[in-house]
Amino acid sequence: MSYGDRMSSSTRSVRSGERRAEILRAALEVIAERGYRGASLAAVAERVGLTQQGLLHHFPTKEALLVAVLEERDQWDAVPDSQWRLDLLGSLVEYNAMRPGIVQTFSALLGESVTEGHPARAFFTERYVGVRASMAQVLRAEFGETLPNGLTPERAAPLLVAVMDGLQYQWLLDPESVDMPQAFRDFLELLGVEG
Amino acid sequence: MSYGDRMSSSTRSVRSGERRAEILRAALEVIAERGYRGASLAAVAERVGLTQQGLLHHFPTKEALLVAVLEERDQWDAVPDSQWRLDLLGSLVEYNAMRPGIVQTFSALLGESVTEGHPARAFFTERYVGVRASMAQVLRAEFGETLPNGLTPERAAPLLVAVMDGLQYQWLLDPESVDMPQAFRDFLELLGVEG
DNA sequence: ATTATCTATAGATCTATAGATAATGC
DNA sequence: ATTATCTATAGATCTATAGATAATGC
Repeated sequence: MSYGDRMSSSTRSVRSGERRAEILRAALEVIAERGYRGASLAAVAERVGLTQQGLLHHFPTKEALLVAVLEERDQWDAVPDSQWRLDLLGSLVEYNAMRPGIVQTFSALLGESVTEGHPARAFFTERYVGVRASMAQVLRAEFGETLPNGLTPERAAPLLVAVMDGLQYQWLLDPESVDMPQAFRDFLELLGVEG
Repeated sequence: MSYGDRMSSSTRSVRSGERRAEILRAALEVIAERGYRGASLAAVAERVGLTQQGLLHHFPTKEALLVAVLEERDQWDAVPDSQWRLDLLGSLVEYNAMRPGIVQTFSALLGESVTEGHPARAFFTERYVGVRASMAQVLRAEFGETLPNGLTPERAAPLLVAVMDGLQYQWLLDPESVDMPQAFRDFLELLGVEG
């Protein structure tokens, strides 16, 4: 096996797979608490009862660990592109309101990712290109070429995504004051979706 | 002068005020590039031709420097609460599209601020309480108790703020693909504002 | 043999304090 | 006298590499 190859999950032992999963869960938590730059490998390692050097056996660098977290927990990957529907989006927001940890991890990473040379920058840039395209497709399936208010699907898509992200920050900072699922449903009504 | 007092700007010399302003500008830049946690005092100091220790003469801790940046550059402070109007918001977004540096600083800080114990967390939490209230007031002045689409000002306000923030992330990551001012005008039309 | 983990450690940082020196303003 | 700045340095970190040791699986 040449340097740089990834072991396929079929050749990696079950034990090792469990360890990897434990580490990813711990990394998710630590990133939620401190961001990527603030998350130390030692803090992640400690949570799974390893030394920092022991952790580096499973993920060769800190950046490799981040990439693995991003790929495993991307909510947009969970639903095939062609199967998104507007009412599913409402459910996703409701579901997110029940898992502040993951929302916080991704919100912290999104914020950091706009800084120069951040290892998650390419991931988010590409993801948003894809998510806007998916959302445009969803809107087109629901409304055709023109939404009730006159917007094209392509112009409404970035707004839909912006509302989801923006509400998450307000909600994370002050969950008592912001009813995220309600606010998102309000936005869907603005778009002309029947409640 | 007891420990912890701030020197008023009238007792601080002009020279010193200039130095402070230089440092704040440099800090704004470095935070935009690396976030708060990633910004070192040495990097800020170098930009103004000081040593890191020299910088600490002007701001006693890294956190004090952050607080000064936040207070000086808060765009919402620039317009008195009672003077906001919907069309001013559109102009603000257009203006922001011409100053990616400041937008990037605040977007990076907002992202970091959701992590635990972040020194900007209280600032953003309180700011959003205030900004939502201002926006509700603006909407009420424009539309009264019910917007054209049936929402109350209080329920539309968090959406307005969310769209502004969310669009900024998409735009910072991929300015070619996202026409931020256009998208925001689209949203204002959704709300029922006459273009 | 391969995999998992550890100890030791290099080499960079980082923030903040202590105390000296130079410049400025009454 | 006060203000601005510097050198020296303490005391914590942090990531990553090297190499030893133990455990696992053919």
